[in-house]
Amino acid sequence: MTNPLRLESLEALDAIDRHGSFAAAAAALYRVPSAISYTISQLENDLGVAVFDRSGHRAVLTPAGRLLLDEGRRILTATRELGAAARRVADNWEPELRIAVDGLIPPTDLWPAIAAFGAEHPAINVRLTEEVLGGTWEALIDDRVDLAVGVADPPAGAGVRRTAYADVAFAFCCAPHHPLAERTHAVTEDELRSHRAVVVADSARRLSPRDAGLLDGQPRLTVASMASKVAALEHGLGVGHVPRAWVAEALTAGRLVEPPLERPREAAQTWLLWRSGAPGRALEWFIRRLGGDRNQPMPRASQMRS
Amino acid sequence: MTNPLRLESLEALDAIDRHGSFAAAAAALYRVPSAISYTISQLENDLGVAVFDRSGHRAVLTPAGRLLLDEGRRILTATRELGAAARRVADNWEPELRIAVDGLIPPTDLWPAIAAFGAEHPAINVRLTEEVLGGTWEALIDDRVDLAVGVADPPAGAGVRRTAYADVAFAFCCAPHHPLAERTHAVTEDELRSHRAVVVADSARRLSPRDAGLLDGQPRLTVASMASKVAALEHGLGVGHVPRAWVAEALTAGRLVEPPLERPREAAQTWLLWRSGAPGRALEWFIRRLGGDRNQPMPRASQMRS
DNA sequence: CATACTCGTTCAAACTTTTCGAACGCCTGG
DNA sequence: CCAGGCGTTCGAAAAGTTTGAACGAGTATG
Repeated sequence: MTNPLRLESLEALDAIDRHGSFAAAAAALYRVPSAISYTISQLENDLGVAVFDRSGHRAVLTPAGRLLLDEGRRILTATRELGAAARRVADNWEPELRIAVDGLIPPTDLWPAIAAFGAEHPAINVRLTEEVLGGTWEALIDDRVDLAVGVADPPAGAGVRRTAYADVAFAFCCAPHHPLAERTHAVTEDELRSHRAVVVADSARRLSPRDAGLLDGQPRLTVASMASKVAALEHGLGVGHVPRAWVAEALTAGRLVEPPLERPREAAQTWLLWRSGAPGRALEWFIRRLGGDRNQPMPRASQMRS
Repeated sequence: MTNPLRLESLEALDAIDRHGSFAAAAAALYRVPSAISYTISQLENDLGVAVFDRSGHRAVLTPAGRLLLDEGRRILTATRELGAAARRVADNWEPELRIAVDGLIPPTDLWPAIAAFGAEHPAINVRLTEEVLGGTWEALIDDRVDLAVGVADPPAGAGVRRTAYADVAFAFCCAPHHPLAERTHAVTEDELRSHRAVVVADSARRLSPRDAGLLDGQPRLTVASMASKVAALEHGLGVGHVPRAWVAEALTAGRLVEPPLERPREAAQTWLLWRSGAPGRALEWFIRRLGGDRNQPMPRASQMRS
């Protein structure tokens, strides 16, 4: 059980290096030079190591002293940061907010909100993950994320609250050189079955995966993300429904085309989901920002202070 | 100048969590319960945050307290580790020893020494990089590494010391399906020029690169490492000289063959190199271990202690 | 080559912080 | 209901830190 290292010593070391001399450090710390001498010699005693080489006129750091200075500064900032983080937690701000974006939503949709949040709260980390279908829901109920954005058909589940998010319209796309590209009359479901469908794999780890937009018997190419699906479609590897926002640019640029469909896929209502219980303030911030005024106000958890 | 929290508070917090109660923590720290109470309430005052919820019978951590405990433990171990590291530095042990191994030497050659060192000095990091030709020398004189292993023709240079390392014998190899594979009589240099040579790129960043084992006008395939060169040879992409240790297994397994050469390449003497000046003890350890008794003993730098 | 200045150390005394021990109220389990 | 553990509070004692003055050593400056 040996902890022979005091933060005040590191603080003094830092001040000495920063201001160039024991005397200047003393002034900066509103102390008298002998107090600094005392603190440093105490550090040297605790450690059994010379921190300054006093053979010359001015004290100069030994290699061990340099290590203590450099690493000690990291410890000092970590310590200060921890104090600040504890205050934020007590104030009901999460140290980190974890958000899952469903594949239906282009992650760029969230960037403005994340940028604004970062500007307001630079110390709070945001972790953004991308999930697909059941994976988004699962990440939420497994407590791997605090907020799920853009979930289409949230299963019934206790302990989860929601508010409406965007309506996602789909485009049925293929590459310009795909056999379906030249069609002027509507494609039937039967016809569709003979063309390979590009589908996104459900990212759920635990729950039974759901498959979306898939007709029975249709050959498929399964990819890991919506971005991969768009790329696969552009390369002519198949056909499929894609949220319009993901392909708007590719459609106007002609890299993808939209064959008419007998039964076009309907737009999906998507939701913002979070676990019920006292939400942290960062979560509230995002719910308010992304969900607009549609969600009812929520009582804040009472704060503890000494 | 925010007030950093005190290590004693974190220590107390840790002891309370570890032993389950203020009283038990007090006993563990050879202190009286009221001293622990005092320390914790001081932490709460410094921070302006409740660390324990005292509404129940026994004090229980608040979320902020939990954060302080978890992150505080990291700070405590970092602090202890820093103290130990400073002692080691004062004792002339480097915190990290950086070794560059030349492409001529299979890195596995060093594993026994590194494993032995790790067993003896678990706290000292070893960083192993692989360099080629001039890159090994350059890494040493640029102070990117402390020790260079297996340099073949060290340039004249002040401030570098050396001791003999292994002699490296070369094998001239190609794949079994390569045109040269069936040769029973010696290949001349002229003949050689019509076959693509696989060469390893010099990893020097700054000094003019040297090319080794290359005949003028011979087409080449340049790869980034000796491992890539062996792989390229096995795939029949060309021919080339390889240190025998790199290909012994491939030769006996028949994945590579050795056409006879009119002028076989001579074995190269390789060296262990390090910058002169007071070497750290870890460096000395490796010089002694890898260089054997061939190097003259070296005076140790005098140590400073208070 | 003095002189004045800055540097960092030492020491006892003043001061501050931490620890102690005893007393107390609270809750739990038998 | 009682015994025993928990955590707090308080004044007193102990320990630790800061101070100011004195000192020697080195360095600029005239």
